[in-house]
Amino acid sequence: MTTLAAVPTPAPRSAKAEATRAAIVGAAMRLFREGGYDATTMRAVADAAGVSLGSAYYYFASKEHLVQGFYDQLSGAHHDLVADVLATETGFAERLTGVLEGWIDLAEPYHDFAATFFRNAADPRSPLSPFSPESAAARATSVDIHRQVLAGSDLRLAPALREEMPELLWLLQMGVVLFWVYDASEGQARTRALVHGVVPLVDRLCRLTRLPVVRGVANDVVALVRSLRA
Amino acid sequence: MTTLAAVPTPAPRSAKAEATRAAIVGAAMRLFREGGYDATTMRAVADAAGVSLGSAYYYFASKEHLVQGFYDQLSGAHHDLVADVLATETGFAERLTGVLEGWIDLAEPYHDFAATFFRNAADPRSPLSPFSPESAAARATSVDIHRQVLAGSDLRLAPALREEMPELLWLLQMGVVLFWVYDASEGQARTRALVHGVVPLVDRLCRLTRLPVVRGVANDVVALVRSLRA
DNA sequence: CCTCCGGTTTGAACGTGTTCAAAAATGCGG
DNA sequence: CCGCATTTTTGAACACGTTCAAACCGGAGG
Repeated sequence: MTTLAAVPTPAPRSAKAEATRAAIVGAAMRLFREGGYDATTMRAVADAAGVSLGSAYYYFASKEHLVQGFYDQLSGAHHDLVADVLATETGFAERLTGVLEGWIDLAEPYHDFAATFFRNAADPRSPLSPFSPESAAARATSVDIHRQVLAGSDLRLAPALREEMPELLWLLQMGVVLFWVYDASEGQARTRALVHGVVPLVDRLCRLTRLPVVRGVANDVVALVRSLRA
Repeated sequence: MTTLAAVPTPAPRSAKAEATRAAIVGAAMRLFREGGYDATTMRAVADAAGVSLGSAYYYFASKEHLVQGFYDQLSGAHHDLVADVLATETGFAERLTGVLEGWIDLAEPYHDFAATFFRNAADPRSPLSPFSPESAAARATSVDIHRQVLAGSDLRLAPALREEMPELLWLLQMGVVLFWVYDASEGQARTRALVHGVVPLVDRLCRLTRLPVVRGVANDVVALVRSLRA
Protein backbone atom coordinates (compact mmCIF):
# COMPACT_ATOMS: atom_id res chain seq x y z
CA MET A 1 0.00 0.00 0.00
CA THR A 2 2.32 2.65 1.27
CA THR A 3 4.75 3.76 -1.37
CA LEU A 4 8.15 3.94 0.23
CA ALA A 5 9.93 4.91 -2.93
CA ALA A 6 11.56 8.30 -3.20
CA VAL A 7 10.69 10.77 -5.95
CA PRO A 8 9.43 9.29 -9.23
CA THR A 9 11.21 10.08 -12.46
CA PRO A 10 9.98 13.72 -12.74
CA ALA A 11 9.43 15.58 -9.48
CA PRO A 12 5.71 16.19 -8.86
CA ARG A 13 4.65 19.62 -10.10
CA SER A 14 0.96 20.28 -9.83
CA ALA A 15 -1.84 18.23 -8.32
CA LYS A 16 -3.43 17.88 -11.73
CA ALA A 17 -0.25 16.52 -13.24
CA GLU A 18 0.03 14.03 -10.40
CA ALA A 19 -3.54 12.90 -11.02
CA THR A 20 -2.79 12.39 -14.70
CA ARG A 21 0.27 10.34 -13.81
CA ALA A 22 -1.83 8.18 -11.53
CA ALA A 23 -4.52 7.74 -14.18
CA ILE A 24 -1.97 6.55 -16.70
CA VAL A 25 -0.17 4.14 -14.40
CA GLY A 26 -3.53 2.86 -13.13
CA ALA A 27 -4.80 2.18 -16.61
CA ALA A 28 -1.53 0.53 -17.50
CA MET A 29 -1.60 -1.81 -14.49
CA ARG A 30 -5.16 -2.86 -15.26
CA LEU A 31 -4.36 -3.56 -18.91
CA PHE A 32 -1.14 -5.35 -17.99
CA ARG A 33 -3.06 -7.58 -15.60
CA GLU A 34 -5.75 -8.34 -18.16
CA GLY A 35 -3.70 -8.88 -21.28
CA GLY A 36 -0.04 -9.07 -20.28
CA TYR A 37 2.80 -6.64 -20.82
CA ASP A 38 3.60 -7.29 -24.45
CA ALA A 39 0.00 -7.38 -25.65
CA THR A 40 -0.76 -4.04 -24.01
CA THR A 41 0.06 -1.19 -26.37
CA MET A 42 1.01 2.30 -25.34
CA ARG A 43 -1.84 3.55 -27.48
CA ALA A 44 -4.29 1.42 -25.51
CA VAL A 45 -2.88 2.70 -22.23
CA ALA A 46 -3.22 6.28 -23.42
CA ASP A 47 -6.79 5.69 -24.59
CA ALA A 48 -7.79 4.00 -21.34
CA ALA A 49 -6.31 6.87 -19.36
CA GLY A 50 -8.11 9.39 -21.56
CA VAL A 51 -4.97 11.07 -22.84
CA SER A 52 -3.16 11.13 -26.12
CA LEU A 53 -0.22 8.94 -26.99
CA GLY A 54 2.13 11.90 -26.82
CA SER A 55 0.91 12.80 -23.35
CA ALA A 56 1.64 9.32 -22.07
CA TYR A 57 5.20 9.81 -23.22
CA TYR A 58 5.29 13.24 -21.64
CA TYR A 59 4.74 11.63 -18.24
CA PHE A 60 6.64 8.39 -18.71
CA ALA A 61 9.86 8.12 -20.63
CA SER A 62 9.13 4.61 -21.84
CA LYS A 63 6.83 1.65 -21.49
CA GLU A 64 9.21 0.13 -18.97
CA HIS A 65 9.01 3.18 -16.76
CA LEU A 66 5.30 2.47 -16.34
CA VAL A 67 6.21 -0.67 -14.47
CA GLN A 68 8.40 1.12 -11.96
CA GLY A 69 5.30 2.19 -10.05
CA PHE A 70 4.18 -1.41 -9.79
CA TYR A 71 7.60 -2.34 -8.49
CA ASP A 72 7.58 0.23 -5.73
CA GLN A 73 3.99 -0.57 -4.84
CA LEU A 74 4.74 -4.27 -4.46
CA SER A 75 7.83 -3.66 -2.39
CA GLY A 76 5.94 -1.27 -0.11
CA ALA A 77 3.06 -3.71 0.30
CA HIS A 78 5.53 -6.42 1.20
CA HIS A 79 7.05 -4.19 3.84
CA ASP A 80 3.63 -3.64 5.40
CA LEU A 81 2.57 -7.26 5.15
CA VAL A 82 5.55 -8.74 6.96
CA ALA A 83 5.34 -6.26 9.84
CA ASP A 84 2.96 -8.65 11.54
CA VAL A 85 5.09 -11.78 11.50
CA LEU A 86 8.21 -9.79 12.32
CA ALA A 87 6.50 -8.37 15.41
CA THR A 88 5.38 -11.71 16.81
CA GLU A 89 7.72 -14.47 15.69
CA THR A 90 11.27 -14.82 17.06
CA GLY A 91 12.57 -17.96 15.32
CA PHE A 92 14.91 -17.07 12.47
CA ALA A 93 13.57 -19.75 10.17
CA GLU A 94 9.97 -18.77 10.84
CA ARG A 95 10.71 -15.09 10.23
CA LEU A 96 12.52 -15.75 6.98
CA THR A 97 9.81 -18.14 5.80
CA GLY A 98 7.16 -15.56 6.59
CA VAL A 99 8.95 -12.91 4.57
CA LEU A 100 9.55 -15.10 1.54
CA GLU A 101 6.10 -16.66 1.58
CA GLY A 102 4.55 -13.23 2.02
CA TRP A 103 6.16 -12.09 -1.17
CA ILE A 104 4.88 -15.11 -3.07
CA ASP A 105 1.37 -14.47 -1.78
CA LEU A 106 1.51 -10.83 -2.80
CA ALA A 107 2.94 -11.49 -6.22
CA GLU A 108 0.77 -14.47 -7.08
CA PRO A 109 -1.98 -12.52 -8.91
CA TYR A 110 0.67 -10.97 -11.12
CA HIS A 111 2.61 -14.13 -11.94
CA ASP A 112 1.28 -14.56 -15.45
CA PHE A 113 2.14 -11.12 -16.66
CA ALA A 114 5.10 -10.55 -14.39
CA ALA A 115 7.11 -13.05 -16.38
CA THR A 116 6.44 -11.03 -19.51
CA PHE A 117 8.24 -7.99 -18.22
CA PHE A 118 10.74 -9.56 -15.85
CA ARG A 119 12.76 -10.14 -18.99
CA ASN A 120 13.44 -6.43 -18.99
CA ALA A 121 14.61 -6.61 -15.40
CA ALA A 122 17.42 -8.87 -16.54
CA ASP A 123 18.86 -6.17 -18.76
CA PRO A 124 21.66 -4.48 -16.82
CA ARG A 125 20.90 -1.20 -18.53
CA SER A 126 17.18 -1.27 -17.86
CA PRO A 127 15.79 0.92 -15.09
CA LEU A 128 13.88 -2.16 -13.99
CA SER A 129 17.04 -4.05 -13.13
CA PRO A 130 17.18 -4.77 -9.38
CA PHE A 131 20.65 -3.20 -9.35
CA SER A 132 19.73 0.00 -11.19
CA PRO A 133 19.71 3.41 -9.48
CA GLU A 134 15.98 3.68 -10.19
CA SER A 135 15.39 0.53 -8.17
CA ALA A 136 17.55 1.70 -5.28
CA ALA A 137 14.53 2.65 -3.17
CA ALA A 138 12.76 -0.67 -3.57
CA ARG A 139 16.04 -2.48 -3.02
CA ALA A 140 16.76 -0.59 0.19
CA THR A 141 13.27 -1.39 1.44
CA SER A 142 13.84 -5.06 0.77
CA VAL A 143 17.27 -5.21 2.38
CA ASP A 144 15.84 -3.45 5.40
CA ILE A 145 13.19 -6.12 5.75
CA HIS A 146 15.89 -8.75 5.95
CA ARG A 147 17.81 -6.64 8.45
CA GLN A 148 14.72 -6.84 10.63
CA VAL A 149 14.40 -10.57 10.02
CA LEU A 150 17.82 -10.99 11.50
CA ALA A 151 17.63 -8.33 14.22
CA GLY A 152 14.53 -9.72 15.89
CA SER A 153 15.54 -13.36 15.67
CA ASP A 154 17.19 -15.77 18.03
CA LEU A 155 20.02 -16.35 15.59
CA ARG A 156 23.45 -15.36 16.85
CA LEU A 157 26.15 -14.71 14.31
CA ALA A 158 29.71 -13.47 14.25
CA PRO A 159 29.70 -9.66 13.82
CA ALA A 160 31.25 -9.70 10.37
CA LEU A 161 28.76 -12.21 9.02
CA ARG A 162 25.91 -10.49 10.77
CA GLU A 163 26.74 -7.28 8.99
CA GLU A 164 26.64 -8.82 5.53
CA MET A 165 23.74 -11.13 6.20
CA PRO A 166 20.84 -8.82 5.26
CA GLU A 167 22.23 -8.31 1.81
CA LEU A 168 22.93 -12.01 1.43
CA LEU A 169 19.35 -12.75 2.42
CA TRP A 170 18.16 -10.23 -0.15
CA LEU A 171 20.25 -12.11 -2.70
CA LEU A 172 18.55 -15.30 -1.60
CA GLN A 173 15.21 -13.64 -2.19
CA MET A 174 16.30 -12.59 -5.68
CA GLY A 175 17.09 -16.23 -6.30
CA VAL A 176 13.63 -17.22 -5.10
CA VAL A 177 12.11 -14.60 -7.40
CA LEU A 178 14.10 -15.96 -10.32
CA PHE A 179 12.84 -19.46 -9.55
CA TRP A 180 9.33 -18.06 -9.24
CA VAL A 181 9.46 -16.47 -12.66
CA TYR A 182 10.21 -19.86 -14.18
CA ASP A 183 7.73 -21.69 -11.99
CA ALA A 184 4.61 -22.63 -13.94
CA SER A 185 3.15 -24.92 -11.26
CA GLU A 186 -0.30 -24.35 -9.80
CA GLY A 187 -0.20 -21.54 -7.26
CA GLN A 188 3.59 -21.55 -7.64
CA ALA A 189 3.66 -24.62 -5.44
CA ARG A 190 7.21 -25.46 -6.44
CA THR A 191 8.49 -22.08 -5.34
CA ARG A 192 6.76 -22.58 -2.00
CA ALA A 193 8.41 -25.98 -1.73
CA LEU A 194 11.74 -24.34 -2.47
CA VAL A 195 11.23 -21.87 0.35
CA HIS A 196 10.22 -24.55 2.81
CA GLY A 197 13.24 -26.59 1.86
CA VAL A 198 15.87 -23.93 1.62
CA VAL A 199 15.07 -21.90 4.72
CA PRO A 200 15.84 -24.68 7.22
CA LEU A 201 19.05 -25.32 5.31
CA VAL A 202 20.12 -21.69 5.62
CA ASP A 203 19.14 -21.76 9.26
CA ARG A 204 21.18 -24.84 10.00
CA LEU A 205 24.13 -23.62 8.00
CA CYS A 206 24.13 -20.35 9.91
CA ARG A 207 24.07 -22.12 13.25
CA LEU A 208 26.89 -24.37 12.11
CA THR A 209 29.14 -21.32 11.98
CA ARG A 210 29.70 -21.97 15.67
CA LEU A 211 32.02 -24.76 14.56
CA PRO A 212 35.45 -23.20 13.97
CA VAL A 213 35.97 -24.98 10.69
CA VAL A 214 32.65 -23.81 9.27
CA ARG A 215 33.21 -20.35 10.65
CA GLY A 216 36.40 -20.19 8.65
CA VAL A 217 34.43 -20.73 5.47
CA ALA A 218 31.86 -18.16 6.52
CA ASN A 219 34.56 -15.58 7.13
CA ASP A 220 35.92 -16.19 3.66
CA VAL A 221 32.46 -15.72 2.22
CA VAL A 222 32.22 -12.37 3.97
CA ALA A 223 35.67 -11.37 2.76
CA LEU A 224 34.73 -12.33 -0.80
CA VAL A 225 31.48 -10.39 -0.73
CA ARG A 226 33.26 -7.32 0.60
CA SER A 227 36.03 -7.49 -1.96
CA LEU A 228 33.50 -7.76 -4.79
CA ARG A 229 31.50 -4.79 -3.61
CA ALA A 230 34.53 -2.48 -3.81
CA MET B 1 34.36 -24.62 -33.02
CA THR B 2 32.55 -27.90 -33.19
CA THR B 3 28.81 -27.49 -33.07
CA LEU B 4 27.47 -30.07 -30.69
CA ALA B 5 23.89 -28.93 -30.98
CA ALA B 6 21.29 -31.20 -32.50
CA VAL B 7 19.16 -30.13 -35.45
CA PRO B 8 18.55 -26.41 -35.83
CA THR B 9 15.02 -25.09 -36.02
CA PRO B 10 14.35 -26.38 -39.56
CA ALA B 11 16.01 -29.64 -40.51
CA PRO B 12 18.72 -29.08 -43.11
CA ARG B 13 17.39 -29.68 -46.59
CA SER B 14 19.83 -28.87 -49.34
CA ALA B 15 23.45 -27.85 -49.24
CA LYS B 16 22.56 -24.52 -50.77
CA ALA B 17 19.98 -23.81 -48.12
CA GLU B 18 22.52 -24.64 -45.46
CA ALA B 19 24.99 -22.24 -47.04
CA THR B 20 22.38 -19.50 -47.04
CA ARG B 21 21.66 -20.15 -43.38
CA ALA B 22 25.36 -19.90 -42.60
CA ALA B 23 25.70 -16.68 -44.59
CA ILE B 24 22.86 -15.08 -42.68
CA VAL B 25 24.02 -16.14 -39.22
CA GLY B 26 27.57 -15.15 -40.12
CA ALA B 27 26.54 -11.69 -41.22
CA ALA B 28 24.42 -11.34 -38.12
CA MET B 29 27.26 -12.28 -35.77
CA ARG B 30 29.59 -9.81 -37.43
CA LEU B 31 27.07 -6.99 -37.23
CA PHE B 32 26.16 -7.86 -33.65
CA ARG B 33 29.82 -7.73 -32.69
CA GLU B 34 30.34 -4.40 -34.43
CA GLY B 35 27.23 -2.53 -33.45
CA GLY B 36 25.45 -4.51 -30.75
CA TYR B 37 22.23 -6.49 -30.86
CA ASP B 38 19.67 -3.71 -30.71
CA ALA B 39 21.42 -1.44 -33.19
CA THR B 40 21.64 -4.22 -35.76
CA THR B 41 18.51 -4.33 -37.88
CA MET B 42 17.15 -7.37 -39.61
CA ARG B 43 17.26 -5.39 -42.85
CA ALA B 44 20.97 -4.78 -42.38
CA VAL B 45 21.55 -8.47 -41.68
CA ALA B 46 19.63 -9.43 -44.80
CA ASP B 47 21.56 -6.91 -46.90
CA ALA B 48 24.92 -8.03 -45.54
CA ALA B 49 24.02 -11.64 -46.27
CA GLY B 50 22.88 -10.72 -49.78
CA VAL B 51 19.30 -11.86 -49.32
CA SER B 52 15.99 -10.09 -48.97
CA LEU B 53 14.33 -9.34 -45.67
CA GLY B 54 11.70 -11.96 -46.31
CA SER B 55 14.32 -14.61 -46.96
CA ALA B 56 15.99 -13.91 -43.66
CA TYR B 57 12.66 -14.65 -42.01
CA TYR B 58 12.23 -17.74 -44.12
CA TYR B 59 15.36 -19.21 -42.53
CA PHE B 60 15.06 -17.78 -39.03
CA ALA B 61 11.78 -17.40 -37.23
CA SER B 62 12.89 -14.30 -35.37
CA LYS B 63 15.83 -12.08 -34.55
CA GLU B 64 16.36 -14.05 -31.36
CA HIS B 65 16.68 -17.29 -33.26
CA LEU B 66 19.72 -15.83 -34.99
CA VAL B 67 21.48 -15.89 -31.65
CA GLN B 68 20.87 -19.58 -31.06
CA GLY B 69 23.72 -20.39 -33.42
CA PHE B 70 26.04 -18.19 -31.40
CA TYR B 71 24.92 -19.99 -28.26
CA ASP B 72 25.69 -23.44 -29.60
CA GLN B 73 28.96 -22.27 -31.09
CA LEU B 74 30.14 -20.82 -27.79
CA SER B 75 29.16 -23.89 -25.84
CA GLY B 76 30.93 -26.14 -28.32
CA ALA B 77 34.07 -24.00 -28.28
CA HIS B 78 34.05 -24.13 -24.49
CA HIS B 79 33.85 -27.89 -24.62
CA ASP B 80 36.90 -28.02 -26.88
CA LEU B 81 38.84 -25.44 -24.92
CA VAL B 82 38.61 -27.13 -21.55
CA ALA B 83 39.62 -30.53 -22.88
CA ASP B 84 43.23 -29.55 -22.27
CA VAL B 85 42.99 -28.62 -18.62
CA LEU B 86 40.68 -31.54 -17.92
CA ALA B 87 43.23 -33.93 -19.39
CA THR B 88 46.17 -32.70 -17.33
CA GLU B 89 44.96 -31.26 -14.04
CA THR B 90 43.62 -33.43 -11.22
CA GLY B 91 42.86 -30.95 -8.44
CA PHE B 92 39.15 -30.24 -8.21
CA ALA B 93 39.59 -26.52 -7.59
CA GLU B 94 42.04 -26.18 -10.46
CA ARG B 95 39.75 -28.05 -12.84
CA LEU B 96 36.72 -25.97 -11.90
CA THR B 97 38.68 -22.73 -12.12
CA GLY B 98 39.96 -23.72 -15.54
CA VAL B 99 36.45 -24.37 -16.80
CA LEU B 100 34.95 -21.17 -15.45
CA GLU B 101 37.87 -18.99 -16.50
CA GLY B 102 37.87 -20.61 -19.91
CA TRP B 103 34.30 -19.52 -20.41
CA ILE B 104 35.11 -15.96 -19.41
CA ASP B 105 38.04 -15.89 -21.83
CA LEU B 106 35.89 -17.19 -24.66
CA ALA B 107 33.00 -14.86 -24.00
CA GLU B 108 35.04 -11.73 -23.35
CA PRO B 109 34.97 -10.38 -26.92
CA TYR B 110 31.20 -10.63 -26.87
CA HIS B 111 30.59 -9.06 -23.47
CA ASP B 112 29.40 -5.69 -24.73
CA PHE B 113 26.73 -7.02 -26.99
CA ALA B 114 25.99 -10.18 -25.04
CA ALA B 115 24.33 -8.15 -22.33
CA THR B 116 21.96 -6.68 -24.89
CA PHE B 117 20.45 -10.00 -25.78
CA PHE B 118 20.91 -11.88 -22.52
CA ARG B 119 17.76 -10.03 -21.48
CA ASN B 120 15.90 -12.41 -23.76
CA ALA B 121 17.46 -15.36 -22.02
CA ALA B 122 15.67 -14.32 -18.86
CA ASP B 123 12.29 -14.75 -20.50
CA PRO B 124 11.01 -18.21 -19.59
CA ARG B 125 9.18 -18.43 -22.89
CA SER B 126 12.12 -17.43 -25.03
CA PRO B 127 13.97 -20.13 -26.94
CA LEU B 128 17.14 -18.52 -25.61
CA SER B 129 16.30 -19.35 -22.01
CA PRO B 130 18.87 -21.77 -20.59
CA PHE B 131 15.99 -24.02 -19.54
CA SER B 132 14.20 -24.07 -22.89
CA PRO B 133 13.98 -27.19 -25.06
CA GLU B 134 15.91 -25.35 -27.78
CA SER B 135 18.81 -24.89 -25.38
CA ALA B 136 18.77 -28.51 -24.24
CA ALA B 137 21.75 -29.41 -26.40
CA ALA B 138 23.96 -26.60 -25.17
CA ARG B 139 22.83 -27.29 -21.62
CA ALA B 140 23.68 -30.98 -21.87
CA THR B 141 27.10 -30.10 -23.23
CA SER B 142 27.72 -27.81 -20.31
CA VAL B 143 26.53 -30.24 -17.66
CA ASP B 144 28.73 -32.88 -19.21
CA ILE B 145 31.76 -30.64 -18.85
CA HIS B 146 31.09 -30.41 -15.14
CA ARG B 147 30.62 -34.15 -14.94
CA GLN B 148 34.14 -34.44 -16.30
CA VAL B 149 35.41 -31.82 -13.88
CA LEU B 150 34.23 -34.03 -11.07
CA ALA B 151 35.06 -37.40 -12.56
CA GLY B 152 38.72 -36.65 -13.14
CA SER B 153 39.32 -34.87 -9.88
CA ASP B 154 40.69 -35.93 -6.52
CA LEU B 155 37.46 -34.91 -4.81
CA ARG B 156 35.61 -37.73 -3.08
CA LEU B 157 31.93 -37.26 -2.39
CA ALA B 158 29.05 -39.29 -1.04
CA PRO B 159 27.30 -41.07 -3.94
CA ALA B 160 24.08 -39.09 -3.68
CA LEU B 161 25.85 -35.74 -3.71
CA ARG B 162 28.20 -36.88 -6.41
CA GLU B 163 25.26 -37.67 -8.65
CA GLU B 164 23.70 -34.23 -8.33
CA MET B 165 26.97 -32.31 -8.33
CA PRO B 166 27.40 -31.79 -12.09
CA GLU B 167 24.05 -30.05 -12.32
CA LEU B 168 24.79 -28.00 -9.22
CA LEU B 169 28.10 -26.93 -10.74
CA TRP B 170 26.25 -25.98 -13.91
CA LEU B 171 23.96 -23.85 -11.76
CA LEU B 172 27.04 -22.25 -10.23
CA GLN B 173 28.23 -21.44 -13.72
CA MET B 174 24.86 -19.87 -14.55
CA GLY B 175 25.35 -17.70 -11.50
CA VAL B 176 28.80 -16.69 -12.70
CA VAL B 177 27.33 -15.84 -16.10
CA LEU B 178 24.66 -13.72 -14.47
CA PHE B 179 27.33 -11.87 -12.51
CA TRP B 180 29.34 -11.50 -15.70
CA VAL B 181 26.44 -9.91 -17.54
CA TYR B 182 26.25 -7.20 -14.91
CA ASP B 183 30.03 -6.85 -14.65
CA ALA B 184 31.22 -3.68 -16.36
CA SER B 185 34.78 -3.83 -15.03
CA GLU B 186 37.80 -3.86 -17.33
CA GLY B 187 38.27 -7.33 -18.81
CA GLN B 188 35.51 -8.52 -16.47
CA ALA B 189 38.08 -8.47 -13.66
CA ARG B 190 35.39 -8.66 -10.99
CA THR B 191 33.95 -11.83 -12.45
CA ARG B 192 37.41 -13.34 -12.47
CA ALA B 193 37.83 -12.31 -8.84
CA LEU B 194 34.51 -13.96 -8.09
CA VAL B 195 35.68 -17.21 -9.63
CA HIS B 196 38.96 -17.15 -7.78
CA GLY B 197 37.16 -16.50 -4.54
CA VAL B 198 34.22 -18.83 -4.87
CA VAL B 199 35.95 -21.92 -6.23
CA PRO B 200 38.12 -22.51 -3.13
CA LEU B 201 35.01 -22.02 -1.03
CA VAL B 202 33.09 -24.65 -2.96
CA ASP B 203 36.10 -26.92 -2.76
CA ARG B 204 36.41 -26.55 0.98
CA LEU B 205 32.69 -26.90 1.54
CA CYS B 206 32.64 -30.11 -0.47
CA ARG B 207 35.51 -31.57 1.52
CA LEU B 208 33.77 -30.57 4.75
CA THR B 209 31.01 -33.04 3.90
CA ARG B 210 33.24 -35.60 5.55
CA LEU B 211 32.08 -34.15 8.85
CA PRO B 212 28.83 -35.91 9.74
CA VAL B 213 27.06 -32.71 10.68
CA VAL B 214 27.91 -31.02 7.39
CA ARG B 215 27.07 -34.17 5.49
CA GLY B 216 23.61 -34.02 6.98
CA VAL B 217 23.11 -30.59 5.42
CA ALA B 218 24.50 -31.80 2.12
CA ASN B 219 22.10 -34.72 2.09
CA ASP B 220 19.20 -32.36 2.63
CA VAL B 221 20.41 -30.21 -0.24
CA VAL B 222 20.39 -33.26 -2.48
CA ALA B 223 16.93 -34.24 -1.28
CA LEU B 224 15.64 -30.73 -1.95
CA VAL B 225 17.09 -30.60 -5.45
CA ARG B 226 15.58 -33.96 -6.27
CA SER B 227 12.16 -33.04 -4.94
CA LEU B 228 12.12 -29.85 -6.98
CA ARG B 229 13.06 -31.57 -10.20
CA ALA B 230 10.03 -33.83 -10.02
C1' DC C 1 -7.75 43.26 -22.57
C1' DC C 2 -3.52 42.02 -24.64
C1' DT C 3 1.11 39.72 -24.60
C1' DC C 4 4.20 36.59 -23.48
C1' DC C 5 6.04 32.33 -21.66
C1' DG C 6 6.37 28.05 -19.36
C1' DG C 7 4.07 23.77 -18.92
C1' DT C 8 1.10 20.58 -21.37
C1' DT C 9 -1.16 18.24 -25.33
C1' DT C 10 -1.47 16.47 -29.71
C1' DG C 11 -1.18 13.49 -33.76
C1' DA C 12 1.64 12.82 -37.67
C1' DA C 13 5.88 10.59 -38.84
C1' DC C 14 9.96 7.48 -38.25
C1' DG C 15 12.31 3.10 -37.82
C1' DT C 16 11.70 -1.28 -36.11
C1' DG C 17 10.46 -6.55 -36.04
C1' DT C 18 7.32 -9.36 -38.24
C1' DT C 19 3.70 -11.22 -41.63
C1' DC C 20 1.89 -12.47 -45.99
C1' DA C 21 0.25 -13.14 -50.54
C1' DA C 22 2.08 -13.41 -54.64
C1' DA C 23 5.95 -14.21 -57.82
C1' DA C 24 10.02 -16.76 -59.11
C1' DA C 25 13.00 -20.70 -59.14
C1' DT C 26 13.61 -25.55 -58.74
C1' DG C 27 12.98 -30.30 -59.36
C1' DC C 28 10.44 -34.19 -61.23
C1' DG C 29 7.34 -37.47 -63.53
C1' DG C 30 5.63 -38.03 -68.09
C1' DC D 1 10.55 -30.63 -73.46
C1' DC D 2 6.27 -29.82 -70.78
C1' DG D 3 3.17 -29.17 -66.95
C1' DC D 4 3.05 -29.18 -62.09
C1' DA D 5 3.92 -29.21 -57.18
C1' DT D 6 7.11 -27.79 -53.94
C1' DT D 7 10.58 -24.82 -52.19
C1' DT D 8 12.42 -20.39 -52.05
C1' DT D 9 12.35 -15.33 -52.71
C1' DT D 10 10.50 -10.99 -52.57
C1' DG D 11 9.01 -6.40 -51.07
C1' DA D 12 4.91 -4.20 -49.69
C1' DA D 13 2.15 -3.79 -45.62
C1' DC D 14 1.16 -3.96 -40.58
C1' DA D 15 1.47 -2.77 -35.67
C1' DC D 16 4.32 -1.33 -32.46
C1' DG D 17 7.43 1.90 -29.40
C1' DT D 18 9.20 6.23 -29.75
C1' DT D 19 10.21 11.18 -31.33
C1' DC D 20 9.13 15.81 -32.43
C1' DA D 21 7.62 20.15 -34.06
C1' DA D 22 3.74 22.52 -33.74
C1' DA D 23 -0.44 23.87 -31.29
C1' DC D 24 -2.73 24.82 -27.12
C1' DC D 25 -3.44 26.34 -22.71
C1' DG D 26 -3.46 29.46 -18.31
C1' DG D 27 -1.84 32.76 -15.64
C1' DA D 28 1.60 36.84 -14.61
C1' DG D 29 2.71 41.49 -15.99
C1' DG D 30 1.76 45.51 -18.40
